[in-house]
Amino acid sequence: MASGRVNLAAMLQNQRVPCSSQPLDALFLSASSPSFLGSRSMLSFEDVRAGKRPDNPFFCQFDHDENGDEDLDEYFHQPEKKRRLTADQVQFLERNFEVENKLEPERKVQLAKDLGLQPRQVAIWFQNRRARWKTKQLEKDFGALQASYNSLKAEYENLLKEKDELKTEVILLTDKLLVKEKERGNLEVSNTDTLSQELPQVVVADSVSEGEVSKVSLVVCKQEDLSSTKSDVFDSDSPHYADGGHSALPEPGDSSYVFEADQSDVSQDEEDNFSKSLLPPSYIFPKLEDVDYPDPPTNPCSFGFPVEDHAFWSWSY
DNA sequence: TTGTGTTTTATTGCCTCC
DNA sequence: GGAGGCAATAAAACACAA
Repeated sequence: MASGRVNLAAMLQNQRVPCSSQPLDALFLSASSPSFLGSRSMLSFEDVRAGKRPDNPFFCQFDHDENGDEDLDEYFHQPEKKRRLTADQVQFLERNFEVENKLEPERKVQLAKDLGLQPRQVAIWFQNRRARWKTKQLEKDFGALQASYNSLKAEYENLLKEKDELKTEVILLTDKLLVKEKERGNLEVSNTDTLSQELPQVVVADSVSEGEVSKVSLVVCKQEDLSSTKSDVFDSDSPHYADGGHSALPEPGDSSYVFEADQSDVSQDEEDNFSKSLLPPSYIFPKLEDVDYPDPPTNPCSFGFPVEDHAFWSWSY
């Protein structure tokens, strides 16, 4: 690129040419001055700040191994050689960078004076330093984001695991429930004759015909049996839904069908199964991923609905 | 010593702001 | 339009293993 091009201005401006208004004079004075002892004996910039600056700021251009006529001669015969800043200079610049990573013109000039560099060099140093800082910052941000991502991923996987466990538990409990219900259903079938007498008295809403009362009676619970779970809910012929099917329910069109409110998010397919099911919609298990589980019903017969919401019927003992 | 990778210094071109 | 910042890049200086 163009850096190979001879840049006369830069050469003249560059600190490798002594950094004073009179470069050559400064060089010779400094190089031959007894006070010039190389960077090892160079005044620290703390000292510089304390006012112990040498009269001529040219104290930063030669390392300890670079004084002497031979070096000077070599120096001037080199086309344009890059020279690194001394450790002290870099340290000083670093401190200033920490204070403020942008450089106002006055500050630039002052720093250049303090360091014995060209203002342009100070500006370039700050520019490069900002670039390095930005790279580091990006790496840091990347690390933080990666950590955050890993953490979220772990959390997500834990939740998935937990979900699977809950799913298994639900299936297990449902199986138990069905077995229990089946046993109970068999018992009730054998007592069919007395069943109607034992059923609680139900006041059926106007819309429910007398012939449908028996259907309703399958759905309702006896208050004293509430603690025995939802056993009264299920028909003894309810299909096992571990395979994805659902237990039977009264036909939605049937006036005894009292759970319409919860169908909003049930698909048509699910509705079809649903219509054959005795389970209320709250007990239908679509893909668990798609479900927001309602709070557990306080009353096992309410299936998530407040009992008083069902104006169709009420209990009387 | 030398080859190679990394760091540092410096340039260039483009962009934005005043 | 000039000054200054930034990204991309070159190239010297440096570090280090073989």
